[in-house]
Amino acid sequence: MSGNDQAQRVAEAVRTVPMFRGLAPGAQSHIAGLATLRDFRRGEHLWHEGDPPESFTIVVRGRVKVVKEGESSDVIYELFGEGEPVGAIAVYNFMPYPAAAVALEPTTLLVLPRRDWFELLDRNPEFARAIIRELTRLVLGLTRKLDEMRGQTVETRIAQLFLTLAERIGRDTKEGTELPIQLTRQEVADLVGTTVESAIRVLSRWGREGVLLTGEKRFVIPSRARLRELAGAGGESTRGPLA
Amino acid sequence: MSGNDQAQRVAEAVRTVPMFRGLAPGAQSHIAGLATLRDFRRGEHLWHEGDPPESFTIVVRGRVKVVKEGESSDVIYELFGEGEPVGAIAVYNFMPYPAAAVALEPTTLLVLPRRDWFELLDRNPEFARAIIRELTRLVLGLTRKLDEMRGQTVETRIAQLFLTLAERIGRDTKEGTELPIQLTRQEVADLVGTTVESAIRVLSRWGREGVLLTGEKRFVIPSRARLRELAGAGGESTRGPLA
DNA sequence: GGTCGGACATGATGGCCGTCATATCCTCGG
DNA sequence: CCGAGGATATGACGGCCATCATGTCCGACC
Repeated sequence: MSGNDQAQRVAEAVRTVPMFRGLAPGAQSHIAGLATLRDFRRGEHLWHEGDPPESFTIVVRGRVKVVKEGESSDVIYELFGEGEPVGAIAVYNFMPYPAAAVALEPTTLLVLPRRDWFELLDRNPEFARAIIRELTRLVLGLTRKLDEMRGQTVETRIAQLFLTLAERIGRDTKEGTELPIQLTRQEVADLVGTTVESAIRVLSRWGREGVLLTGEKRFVIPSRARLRELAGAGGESTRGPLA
Repeated sequence: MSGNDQAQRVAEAVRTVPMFRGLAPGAQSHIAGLATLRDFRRGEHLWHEGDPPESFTIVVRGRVKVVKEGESSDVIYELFGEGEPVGAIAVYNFMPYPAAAVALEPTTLLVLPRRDWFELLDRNPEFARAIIRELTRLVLGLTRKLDEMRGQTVETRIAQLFLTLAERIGRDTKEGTELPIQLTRQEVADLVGTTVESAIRVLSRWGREGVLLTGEKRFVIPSRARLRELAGAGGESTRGPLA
């Protein structure tokens, strides 16, 4: 609980964040002097839609969903993992957060007050480039999500979701590809734009058929090729036998 | 046809682009010396998916759709109008264009070679800010589109599309709100993620009911309030009268 | 230990809409 | 002047999936 421990944790966090990794040690400790850490439990809100963004924030531990919470259903826009800045758009434009952020796991956030962040931005042009890179990633992720949500059947969309997750956070084990992420069926539904029941139907069938296994805080994909078939053959119009 | 005329047209274009408007006249004419103009007819491709981005481009006349062209159907990601940079992401990261761009109307493009553009970026930090602003606009537009595509009925989504268009490019006339944009039913379908037939069914019914009129290269919305009703009441569970 | 809430699961039903087929109108080119 | 192609339009049919209902399991909390 000593301030020293805290300071060391912050310094450690700053060192490991990709965005700051290339900086000189002096610059790093300067940033560490301005930043703080905040911890969240699973399910806890980092912020709500409409909140004013007081700080620039980076995920240093855990995972976060950015979610538009509707009265009857939610939409998950994007998932953020370790090392990624979250909510960058709102902070930069000083606009109310357009969506809420919720911790999917026990999560630690590196928090840099808005004012300090803008001073750093002025002094280090490469930070602007980091922001542009981050926004690029966002745009590409969203366009891919648009592709996925269109037309296709629910099964296809869920297959594509897990293939994407496999690429981003999958680890190969002897059972197959392991996804160390905790997602409820509701969250899977929100990610592909369907209802809980439909998500459940697909996932429980896949469990029986051995396509995708749900475990404690993880999923396992025995055969990615199998998933890829399901992802490809979705709503494709029964193309004539000769077409 | 004289080079002088060309040079004057370019200079004029540079002056009118929002991004360059704040610059000193000297800087503007410097840019004008590096840039060129290219004209496109309706339906012509500005580029195809996968092309390498050789230049930074801004729409100075007309309108452009950015579209993912699938074998069986297309998805329109975004529309770009006068003054807006198009394809900024691909140029900045020097990645192949992730989608094609097609002129919706006779269109003129201000073209700045990649190399020159990056030199300008290095010298003018405010250009980086302009890019960030543009990407922010993109992200917000895409998230809104995700909202719209989810769940709702086709009629609801088309209503939301035209409300959005009304905000962005609508002009009030005595007949109602006029949208000076030429869109085929196919393009409307691609914008909201449905089929031509469904789009036609909705639009022709709206024509009969006087909700939205299709004219020569334009649409007319007699009553926006009427459209707003249709946009709100889509798949929504009966929201109480007081909510 | 009992209760309450949340996550997971499964069946029945109805409607939206994607697909296919057909028809009209208009433009363009030979 | 006629045929081809494209945009618009309308009807029939069928399947996916949202909705509603019901039930089980399990951990949390008193």
